[in-house]
Amino acid sequence: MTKPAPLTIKDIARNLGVSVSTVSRALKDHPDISPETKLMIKTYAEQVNYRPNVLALSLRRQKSYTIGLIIPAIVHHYFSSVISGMEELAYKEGYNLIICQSNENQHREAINLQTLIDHRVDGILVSLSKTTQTFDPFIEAFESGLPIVFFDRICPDIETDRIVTDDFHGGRIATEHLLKRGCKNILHLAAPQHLIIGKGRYEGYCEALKNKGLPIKEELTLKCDTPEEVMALEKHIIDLAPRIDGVFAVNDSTAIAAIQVLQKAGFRVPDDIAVVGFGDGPNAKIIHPELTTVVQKGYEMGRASVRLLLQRLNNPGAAISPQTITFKPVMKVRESA
Amino acid sequence: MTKPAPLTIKDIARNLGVSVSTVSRALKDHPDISPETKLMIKTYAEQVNYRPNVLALSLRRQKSYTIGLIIPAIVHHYFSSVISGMEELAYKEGYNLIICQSNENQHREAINLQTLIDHRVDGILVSLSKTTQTFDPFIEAFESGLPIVFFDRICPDIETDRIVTDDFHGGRIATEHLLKRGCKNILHLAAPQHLIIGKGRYEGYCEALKNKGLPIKEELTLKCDTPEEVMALEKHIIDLAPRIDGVFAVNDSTAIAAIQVLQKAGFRVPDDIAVVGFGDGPNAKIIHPELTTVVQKGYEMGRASVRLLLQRLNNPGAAISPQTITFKPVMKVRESA
DNA sequence: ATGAAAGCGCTAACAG
DNA sequence: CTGTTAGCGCTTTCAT
Repeated sequence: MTKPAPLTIKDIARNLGVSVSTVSRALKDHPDISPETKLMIKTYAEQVNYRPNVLALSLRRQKSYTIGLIIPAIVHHYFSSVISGMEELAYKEGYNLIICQSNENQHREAINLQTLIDHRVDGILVSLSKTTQTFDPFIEAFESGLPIVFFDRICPDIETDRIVTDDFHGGRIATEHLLKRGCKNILHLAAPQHLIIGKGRYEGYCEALKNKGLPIKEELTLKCDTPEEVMALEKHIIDLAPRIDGVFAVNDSTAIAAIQVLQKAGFRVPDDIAVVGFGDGPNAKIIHPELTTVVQKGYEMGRASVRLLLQRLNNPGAAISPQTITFKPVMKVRESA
Repeated sequence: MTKPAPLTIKDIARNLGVSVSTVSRALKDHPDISPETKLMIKTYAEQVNYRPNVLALSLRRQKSYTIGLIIPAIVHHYFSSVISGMEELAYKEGYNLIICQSNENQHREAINLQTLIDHRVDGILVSLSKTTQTFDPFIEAFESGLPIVFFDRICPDIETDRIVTDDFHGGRIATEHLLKRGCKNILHLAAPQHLIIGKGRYEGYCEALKNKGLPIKEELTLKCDTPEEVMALEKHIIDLAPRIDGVFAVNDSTAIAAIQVLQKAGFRVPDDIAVVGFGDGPNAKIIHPELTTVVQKGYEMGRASVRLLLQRLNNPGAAISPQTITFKPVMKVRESA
């Protein structure tokens, strides 16, 4: 029941009476090896189910064929879709994924980064934690040559590859949709403004109002981006409710929590107050009324992140200039607005 | 911009004019090294930000401090909670997680397993894909000494550590809850019966009926365990609806889809037909009426899986007999039943 | 066409 | 107290 040492190239060599180098070469079809020995070695390796030790290979090649991922939380539909897309493509390309959760904690995130570096990952994918305000560890890693692609919650201070949603556009079309319905007083439930995505969506919201000639009332933007915060701000939101006719929430779960709070207080959605979210996860179709929302393509963004990273890994030293791929979101109109 | 070789123990040795072994020992506080050299080496290492190469360590120690995970799909709240719990504990114990998705595909699952073995993971955590009917690769790996813990969708043919929900009990309390409400004709939306969890929940359902002296009508059990299947069976379910007064679905999303289908057809939930789910993810609180369901603790099960695995990894060769940890689920009564 | 030997970064038995 | 050496599993010159 103790794990027996898996057999190595050396074992094969000994058992077959050849040298290790011959085995190594035969296994990778090196032209120098005679067809007969090749056949012999290959069939034997097959028969004993030989498997190369990836660790040794990585050490030797100075390349691990693994990609590191730092993500704020796995248990969010958006993020889990992203991971799913990443895993899928990475797998197809012969890479593996080491996943670390920052839990929205800057310190933890820095440790995650170090862990991945220690594991000599070939590159990393990261979406920044909400609390991250200083980027030194990432800057350092990047400058020392580690390929990094940021996705969704990117780092403005580093010129890396990036995969983003056009949050400005998203915030804008969401707000415009509300405006087109006739809304005049739109509450924005916003993410922290040091997050690029929070800022982008907020500014899109402002832009739409401005274009329509409407004032941007400061009291109509609340820092509130989780269902928990909605609950915490419930009273405040209800107080505001009589004076508003629309809500644009920075994500679906916040939008849904807002709908529930409003409904409980007797407001009708969308008749009294229309609500639009951001994300379009499965929850959007479960809430009643079904949620009108901005579609964010997690799975595709995950794939794109890996694609961008692989492009660099497969062309080492190619000095490709940093790319940003922007996903232009569209509205999914359902019932809530 | 090309990645410079990270510096090694050898570099330090050269720069400091000592031997590599001295550096190695100093860094790990070996008693043999004089305090002065220790200090010198440590401060220098600190200063140049030396980081040991985990790959080399793994190769040397024949231990990788990484755990492999094979999971049917990341994008399911239950599974992502499990992953989250696993990652959390593994991280705390100095292990990393390599995650593979089987996508409910037996072939892919076998390849995942091989990949993880190739990476010399210290142990693996797996929840079987729905399509898996033969367990040979797992049996082989297990017999060759690889520590495996199955969770949720376990393998009946291998005597490993297991983390499970008491599905029989879950199915039973769900059904009993319906019975207590006065339901007499309960439709069961079931998972495939070759899945232990599907069978357990079904048998719990039967047990509850039997105890109550009610007949088990074959036509009231449908193989249907996803929202998509609910849609596919919509007509059939509607046909059945007038003759039933309760539904027990094998998971929340199926229960929710059933509620939506029933409501659309004009049936009132729970008045005409009461519905109970299984899982208790966030969706349960979004559907109206809120879902009464069986609580399944993903995060805790994830932690428990890692705990069980670590127990083995930390006591190599200890011949601990296989353990099964069963999570006894409880009802969460809300509005739908 | 094959083998010997060095080395990827690290540790540990063995020698001083 | 410190250094030399071998070796984890593999690839790759360099010989032959």
